[in-house]
This record gives sequence, C-alpha cells and structure tokens, in this order.
Amino acid sequence: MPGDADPAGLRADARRNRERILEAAREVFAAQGIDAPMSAVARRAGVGVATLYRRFPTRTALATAAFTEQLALCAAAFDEALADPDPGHGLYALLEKVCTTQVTDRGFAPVFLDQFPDALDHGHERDCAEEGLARLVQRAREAGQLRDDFDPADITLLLLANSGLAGQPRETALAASRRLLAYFFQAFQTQRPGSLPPPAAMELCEIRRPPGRL
Amino acid sequence: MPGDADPAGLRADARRNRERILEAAREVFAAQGIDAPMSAVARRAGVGVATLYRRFPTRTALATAAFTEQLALCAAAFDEALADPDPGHGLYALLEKVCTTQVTDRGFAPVFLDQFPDALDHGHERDCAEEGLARLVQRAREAGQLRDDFDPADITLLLLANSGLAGQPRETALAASRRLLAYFFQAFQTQRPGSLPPPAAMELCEIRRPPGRL
DNA sequence: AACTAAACGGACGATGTCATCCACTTACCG
DNA sequence: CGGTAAGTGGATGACATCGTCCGTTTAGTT
Repeated sequence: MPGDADPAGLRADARRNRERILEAAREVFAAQGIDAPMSAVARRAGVGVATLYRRFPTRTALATAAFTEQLALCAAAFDEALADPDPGHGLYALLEKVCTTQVTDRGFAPVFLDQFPDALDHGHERDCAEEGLARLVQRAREAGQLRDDFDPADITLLLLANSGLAGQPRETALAASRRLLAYFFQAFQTQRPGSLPPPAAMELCEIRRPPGRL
Repeated sequence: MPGDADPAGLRADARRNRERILEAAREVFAAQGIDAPMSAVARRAGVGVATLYRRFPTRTALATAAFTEQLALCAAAFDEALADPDPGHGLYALLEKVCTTQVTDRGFAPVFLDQFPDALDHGHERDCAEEGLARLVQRAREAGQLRDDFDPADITLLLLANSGLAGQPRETALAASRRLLAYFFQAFQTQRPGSLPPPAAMELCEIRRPPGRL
C-alpha cells in the first residue's frame, strides 16, 4: 500500500507535513466520522489537498495510517491478554480497551473492524490473531470463566453492538459502553438453563454506513 | 408536516403514485440505507423526481411516511406489552419485535430512533410512551423479572447496541440480534454481587452516521 | 368532447466532493 | 552560494446529488 512508504526517506518538510496531516486526520475523523471531506483534513493540517493526496492516495490509506497508533494499542492489549495468567481478566481488559477506543474515536471503529482480525495481528503470522483469540476464549472457558455455549463469534457480536454506541457524546458513550460491557460479561459468565440462539458468523469488514443521518 | 397531508384529497393517479413512491422508498431505504439518492427512489417508483419532491418535500418526510407501518407495528407491540399479564414476557416480546425490525429494515433504525419515544406513542398523550415504558419496567421489576439496578435507560442501551448490527446480511443480522437479545435478557434478570457501572442518559435522537464506509 | 386544474417528468443550475495537473517554492547537496 | 529534484498548493474538470422550474399530459367535470 502506498502512503505508508517509509517516511524516513522523505524530505524534512515533507515528513513534518505528513505528521500534521495524520494529526489533522485523527481530529477530523474523530469529530466528523470517517467520511469527512478530504479537503477538511487538508485545511486543518494547513496543507493543500495535493499534498494530502500525494502522501495518502486513498481515504483508506489515510485512515489506516492515522489510526495506526490506536491499532497498536489494541494489539498490545491483545498480547497482554494472551500473557495474562487470568484469562478471563485478560479478555475483559482487552475488550474494555477496544470498546473504549471504538466509542471515543469516531472514525476508529470502521478502520478497526475493516482490519479485524488483522488489526490485532501486529507482527504475528497471518491468522495468528484469530487463532490467538480462539485460544484466549478456550483458556477462559477452561478456567470456568465463560459459559460452555460461549462462541468466539460473540466477541464480534459485542464489538458490533458496542459500535452502535458511537456517535453519542463522548462521556455518554463511554458510560454506556462500560455498562454494556458489564452486562455482557455477566451474561458471558452465567450459565443458564435455557439454550441461547445459535451464534452468527458475522462479516466484520462488512460494516456499512448503517444509521446515516435522518 | 407537509407530505402527509390527507392523501384522500389527491387525484386518483396522484394517490397511486404516492403509494408507489412509499413502496419504492421502503425498498431502497432498506437496501441502501436512509441516505440513498432521492432520484433512486423516484426511478424505482417509476416517477419523476419532481413528483417525489412535490409529495414529500424532505427526506425526513419521506422516511417517516414510508416507515409509518413499521412504526405502527411497534406501537401495537407496545400496547400488547402493556396489556400482557406477564410484564417480563411482554417486555421481551416488545423488544424482540423492535430489534428484529431495526435489523431487517436498513433505514428503519434512524427513523425509529429519531422519533423515539414518540414512535411508540401512537394516540396516547405526549410523554405517555416514555411513561408507559417506565411502568412496564417497574411492573417487571416488581414481578422479580428484572434486577434491582436495572434502569429504563438500559432499554435505550439495548436498542442502540442492536442498531450496530444493522448492515449485516439479513439472515446474519437476524441471528445476531436474537443472540444479543438473549444475552441481554439473561443479564437483565440475573442479579450479581458486583454493582454495574451507572446507566447513561442517552440522546436517542442523536444517532449520527457513525460508522460510514471505510 | 371540451375544458381546466391538478399532476407529471425531464431538464437544469447550484452545490459539494473528488482527485489531478502544473506553475511556483524550498530543502538538501556539492 | 547555486542547481535541482522533491515538495507544495491552488486552480481545475469530472462527477454526483439536490431541489426547482416549466412545458406537457391527464383525470375529472360539464
């Protein structure tokens, strides 16, 4: 993918502008959502649109680069979760981290979901993330911290549900996300007599601009 | 609001076209989301854009009119829930109905949430819907079917979370929604030692085009 | 059948975004 | 310094959608 070509090879001023663009993109995307006008990003960065397009040929390239840091944080949380001796706690901490970011940064959710589970890969082999997640779930289940009929797809379910909270004012969304997570985790732990409806294999990258403004 | 002026006063052909437009709007909105081009609706209805705009001056007017039927169904479910001798069951049935519609009809969620709780009003006095919902919750709690720290705002939370599932393929979304609802209800019923994070008072009508396409 | 007001639909100007082009500027190297 | 390639930014054309205007068609009446 162009746009993330080694920034070290750039001239000093270009590298400076690249950073300003990324910062502007984070701000604008967080505030207006992922499909804010490119020109708005350029204006905020104090550069011309040409500079923006030269550095990041597509919106996707820009968004991906802009949220690399957040993605890295998620990946780190993923590693932590895998390393945590208490798998249930590790899983919870991971999901809390991701949910918080999803709900705080307006534009992050689409980027993240689009890249998921690659997003959590972060230097691991391909498919390692998905596998690691499965392992995390398995360990938590064996530790008696997840009900038997829990399915890894329920993670996806949680993340999608959480993404529905984005767009609320920041504090509200944060509070809502935490309560949602708490509800979910209590349900994840408590086995109940009746069986659950079957899990659905969701296409995470298929997140489409659902709500839209009225 | 114009657009829903008594259709009975219209000429026969105009009334016919009005129906075709509404049907087309339901189809197009369901398929492409609420901000599909107005011209697409007109084309599908087999009328010119002028006809569309004459009948429904704004997108909101069109969307509201198009989903009136679904809104009425929700309102009916609301009445049923209030009448149900088993308040827990009534509440569940109501939410299942709303969640299913939200997830099935792409464009319904924004319209519904924008009108909520008016949407459930349906002939009652203003604020009656919200009050009725509170009563429903209260009754269910007294019947021991809801935990003590359940908050009416958790209904909102559930609806928003469910709206995050829209945009998935129809069958997937349906399955996911049902599983989500099951998880939620188990959590709603099961009191647990630790306390929940506080509920957040969410602005339902503040649903903004969050995800957007990457 | 003839008349008229209602209804129609395509054309059109306005607006906003995208993404490229090109003439000008500037950082870096000798 | 001075040369030059990299970098820049605004102008620009392509494109899509919006919402209105207006000449034409048609339903309903006499």
